[in-house]
Amino acid sequence: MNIGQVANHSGVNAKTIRYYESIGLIPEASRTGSGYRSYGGKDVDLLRFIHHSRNLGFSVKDVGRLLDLWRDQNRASADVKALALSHIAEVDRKIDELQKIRDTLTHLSQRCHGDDRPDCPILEELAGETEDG
Amino acid sequence: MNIGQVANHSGVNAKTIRYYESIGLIPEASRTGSGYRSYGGKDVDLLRFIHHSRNLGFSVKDVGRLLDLWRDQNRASADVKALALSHIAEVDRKIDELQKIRDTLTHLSQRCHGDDRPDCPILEELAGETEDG
DNA sequence: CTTGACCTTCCAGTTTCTGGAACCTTTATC
DNA sequence: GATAAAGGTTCCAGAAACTGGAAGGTCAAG
Repeated sequence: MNIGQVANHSGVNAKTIRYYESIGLIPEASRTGSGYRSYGGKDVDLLRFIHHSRNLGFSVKDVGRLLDLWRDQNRASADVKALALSHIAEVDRKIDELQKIRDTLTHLSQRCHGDDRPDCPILEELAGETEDG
Repeated sequence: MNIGQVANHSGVNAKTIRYYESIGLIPEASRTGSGYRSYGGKDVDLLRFIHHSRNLGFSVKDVGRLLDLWRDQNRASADVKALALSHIAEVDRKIDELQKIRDTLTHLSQRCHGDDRPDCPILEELAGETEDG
């Protein structure tokens, strides 16, 4: 399989596959006589795993850790779970932050009449003294 | 005021202030004889506005737009509101995405016994066929 | 033989800063 | 006056995770 094929089957962009190879997330692909990268079914599995992991928001670094665990037949599921829980905590933190932002913005927008007059509580708030949010 | 002072009063890091100047978000500061940047109360207001806007998740580009509106005495509040609403929509989109991720991860983690045995539904899911999420 | 799709490498840009090096100015202290 | 600490200056590089584009080689079809 050429890189385009494996990209189609795995859902990972060809350019991104080369990038993953360059940073060492995936091993270097073997090459054809003319220099084209050559892939097999295992590579599709690997890239699918990566794709799913990235879709769940794991960093590339964490994906590397997950891959190590995946390949390690003697892994402890506790290690995988710890990674997942830590990621959940991070996701929760981001959600909380975004919800606070949304609540503030929604509140301000509701108080802004939004017509052709210039006065606007949103700008007033942004210009205001309050800190720490 | 030197850059350190204005940084303290505005909440924006000195390094970041120089960066904002370099990208044209704020005007170039006047200089003392020896080349130090020199600031006044208006600059503190400006940087506070920027700080608050960034804390609400507006991109630097959008902060620039908000600054333009802030300075424009003939602005229509509708323009400010439109920017805010568009940003809220983006924040909502991100929250939704993160919540989906969290739900999936939580579900998987609950099914992972998390001990020293290797079998783990999290890895199984990541290795699985399913796409599109 | 030509066309077009697909492959190669390498460099640059995106976003928003932040760290660090090398060096200069100011202020306080001895 | 000498010196040291704190704070200022510029410029370069890195972080995260790709993505776009240029310049050029390869392959299959007609």
